Amino acid sequence: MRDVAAQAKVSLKTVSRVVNGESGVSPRLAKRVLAASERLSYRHNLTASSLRRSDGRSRTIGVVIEDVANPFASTLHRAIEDVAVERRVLVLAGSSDEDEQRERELVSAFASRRVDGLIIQSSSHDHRYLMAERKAGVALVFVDRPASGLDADCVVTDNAAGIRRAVRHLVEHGHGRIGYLGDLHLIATAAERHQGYVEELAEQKIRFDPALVRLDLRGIEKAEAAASELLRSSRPPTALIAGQNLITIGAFRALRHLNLNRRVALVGFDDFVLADMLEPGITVIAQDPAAMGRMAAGVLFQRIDGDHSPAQRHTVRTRLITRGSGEIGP
Amino acid sequence: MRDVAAQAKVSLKTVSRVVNGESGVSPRLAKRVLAASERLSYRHNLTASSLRRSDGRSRTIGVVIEDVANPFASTLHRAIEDVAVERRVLVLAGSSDEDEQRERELVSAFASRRVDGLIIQSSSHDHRYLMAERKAGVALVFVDRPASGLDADCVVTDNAAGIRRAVRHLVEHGHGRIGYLGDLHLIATAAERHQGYVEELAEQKIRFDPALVRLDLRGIEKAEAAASELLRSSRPPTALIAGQNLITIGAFRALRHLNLNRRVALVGFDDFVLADMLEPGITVIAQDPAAMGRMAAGVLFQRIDGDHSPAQRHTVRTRLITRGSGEIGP
DNA sequence: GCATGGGATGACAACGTTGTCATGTAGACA
DNA sequence: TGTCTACATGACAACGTTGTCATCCCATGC
Repeated sequence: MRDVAAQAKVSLKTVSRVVNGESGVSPRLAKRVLAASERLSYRHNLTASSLRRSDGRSRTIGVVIEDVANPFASTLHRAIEDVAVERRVLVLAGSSDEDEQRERELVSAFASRRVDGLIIQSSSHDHRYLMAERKAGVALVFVDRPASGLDADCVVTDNAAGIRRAVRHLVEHGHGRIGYLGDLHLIATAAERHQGYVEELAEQKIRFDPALVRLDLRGIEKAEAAASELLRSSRPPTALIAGQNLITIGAFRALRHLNLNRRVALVGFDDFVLADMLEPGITVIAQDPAAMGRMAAGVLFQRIDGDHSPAQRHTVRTRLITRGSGEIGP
Repeated sequence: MRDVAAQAKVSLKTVSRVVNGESGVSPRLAKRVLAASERLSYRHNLTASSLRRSDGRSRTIGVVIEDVANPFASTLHRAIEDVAVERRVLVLAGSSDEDEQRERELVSAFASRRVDGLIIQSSSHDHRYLMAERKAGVALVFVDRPASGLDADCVVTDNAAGIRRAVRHLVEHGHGRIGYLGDLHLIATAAERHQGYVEELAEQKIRFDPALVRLDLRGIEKAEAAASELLRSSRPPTALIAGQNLITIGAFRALRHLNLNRRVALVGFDDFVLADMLEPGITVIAQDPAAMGRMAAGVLFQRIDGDHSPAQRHTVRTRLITRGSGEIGP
């Protein structure tokens, strides 16, 4: 910047004014400055700028998601990015891999870079560690899973209602032995979904049978193994509910390998590409990760802009999409 | 930091030393400093630090990919992140949407934040605009698509060889009328793949028939429409090659809707989840995006660490995975 | 002609940190 | 005891920018 000022024969401050598009610079000088910065291929240093600026904004936000390569999470990420782009804000993204320690490291790394806000799909169960960041002025929004021990905005799916809908759907098709395959029970959403299953069974006056439930399944392989085992048991379920998209895929693999894909019903939580192209198509309770991401980003930027109203919980609805697998009778 | 120094009754510099783990601080003082920063919940400001530091490193890199939510691109992203994490470097990611303008904006935004390096899956055809960044000391690695007009490292798939393998595979199964569905021809990789198709046809002494080729297909819907149209023509192909994963999915949809999925052969470029669960399973030329990401990040960090050896082109092999759809006869 | 006002411009300090160098202190050795 | 060495510590400037305030210049109104 100093070099540009020298070339244009103006003061540093004038260059700063031009770079920031402030008013009060004569067109003649502005032109000279622009020409000089072009010649010297000057690039504004935003880190120095945000260090000095009174509002201290870095025009950067941090996103902590389970895995940037996971379809649900990356759709969230993309939706957040789309909102951020409009505000000329950049997104730092990191994968927590459902590891509490890793989540904290990411938050800490983001905080060191003075992000203006954080959107977190959290793996932790106690978010008090974020109070310091909050106090330091970092806006905070939880997505997919609510905060605990901390009063913060969150954007979540109505997990229990979604799974209850799945149970009802299967009951309407005559099922009484409905198996359940769930993700790590430590994950809040996984627990809510399992809870929905239990509650709706009660509502439907169906006896809860723990032998039909497998929890803590992480990834396609584990889900496939658990589903296989369940289906090969002496009294197998006539229908399965999968509590997460990779689990749905694993369950379908198991059904296929046992040649049961047209015999045993399957309803998955969370939609996925090609679900309609399998045989039969997979009936799912679809979430709307893009809507969640957009909403989370919207709320975050409102907070960054100084909205101090009480924290809110925003719930995004699920939608039942019937494609065949959920309409198989017992 | 000043407050910490005051609390611990030491100078700013001593706090700096402790924070950076420099030697030459007595354990007694270090303890006092640590205690004080804990009490005040002090957070090191990395932006100020990298501003002052002689090496100017921000411990941040930028990644420009087609779409953070695209499976290929997000796998790249994740692999890059894994390498970066080990070096305590954070990743800024952005989606270019195959838009040259957007790519430049992202690069510019990253440069303003003084990233140490950039990994770019480029949508542009002239990368001379990056010379300024390069001269400013930003390391540069191209991934998936090579640089042009600029001598820079790149990590690419052997696209032509992969498609030629697909053509040979279909010829070995008796096909002579092989259709080709390609992505935007402007994308360098798409052009290479199409080129591979043309070359291998010549090699196999099969007359090239432009009526069997559809290019510039973007996304599942367009690919599906083009495949449908091709299959319904008066002299349809007996086999299809799809030049990209979404195109493969679109082509399969078309086959399914026309009930030709067990009659017309299909080989896709780039693997995707559930390809083995379709009926028939989809034979693909698989790329290895994780390996590409790891390699690109490895090369980038070598450059950041001061490696000035000549730029290299790293080629990652493809692999033919047979699953049924490519083994259907004419 | 002179005071007044307003817009353009620049000098200077400060943001939070680290590199450089000077200073202080204690122990080793002659 | 005096000198030297080695190590611990701190004072100060500087990184690239922007906020504050002073200054300058010219037009306007009386």
